[in-house]
Amino acid sequence: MPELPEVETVRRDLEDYLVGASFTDVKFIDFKNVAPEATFLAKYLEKAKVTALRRKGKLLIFDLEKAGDTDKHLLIHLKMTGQLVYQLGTQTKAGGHSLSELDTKSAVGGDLPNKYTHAIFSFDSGGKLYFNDLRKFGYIKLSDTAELEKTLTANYGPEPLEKSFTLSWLTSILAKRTAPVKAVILNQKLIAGLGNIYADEALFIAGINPGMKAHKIKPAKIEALHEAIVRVIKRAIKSRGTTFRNYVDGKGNKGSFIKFLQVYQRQKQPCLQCGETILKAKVAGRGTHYCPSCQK
DNA sequence: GTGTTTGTTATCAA
DNA sequence: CTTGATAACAAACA
Repeated sequence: MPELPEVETVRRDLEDYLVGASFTDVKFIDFKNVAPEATFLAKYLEKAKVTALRRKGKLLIFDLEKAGDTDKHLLIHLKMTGQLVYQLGTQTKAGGHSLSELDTKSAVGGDLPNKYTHAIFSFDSGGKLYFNDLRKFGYIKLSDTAELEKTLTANYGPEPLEKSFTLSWLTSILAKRTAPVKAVILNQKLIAGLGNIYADEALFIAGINPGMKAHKIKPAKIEALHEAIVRVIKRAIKSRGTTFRNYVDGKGNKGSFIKFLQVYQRQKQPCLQCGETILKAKVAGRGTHYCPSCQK
């Protein structure tokens, strides 16, 4: 599940390869979540240059330039099972032979492209970027600047690592809501970037029961939660994300935060803090992991 | 065949 | 208008 730390890791990986490079060829395969229509988008991207690679929450933003037009941006959302894996160009094409096996393998994804590859972006650097998505929930969309800014302000609140994510902000969004605290911190319009894994982890660190009604949380706990969210996101970025099943970084490698997980997918195992058995329940419509003893 | 997995949006109700 | 709850989306797996 690509959440903020995973998408940021991909962004950093791809930034090195793609900024300054231009698309030479784009192919979409068995994929509907493309806008505008696939052949049109593929055509537009040809000869467009990537001038910057940004991220807001879990959304990747490729700033483009084509024939002096700097008003277009390619948005890619990985949703649940999307991957963006870059494969370096091959200068070592010995004597007309086909490419060596290594050339078409990512570190963990196996062959590229594979049956889950739905877009192949080729660049003038010789490299190729593969968009893989087992469940096809992700999307690829071309947007102009005005439309992009509109979506960003309408749908994305402050990120945990931005200055605007203050204690008073967190306090204010919790204060008036009767929904479970987990639902509030998962809401991208209120805090951008948290997903199921880091929401559960942050609530555990803060000692808050995920099902607790948001407005009932005491100031001391809100402060703990604010700190926990920042800490867990920072630590997860350092670990290059969490690979539970599908997630890989921009080079096809796994993230290593799994070794720091304290509750996520640890149901029926002892709490690392108190020894009590970790439970799993449905909160805010999501599988939710927590320690009934440490999280009140 | 059933339930589960989850990021986001649509839909509906209050 | 806001909030909250729930289903839907696609595909795989147990």
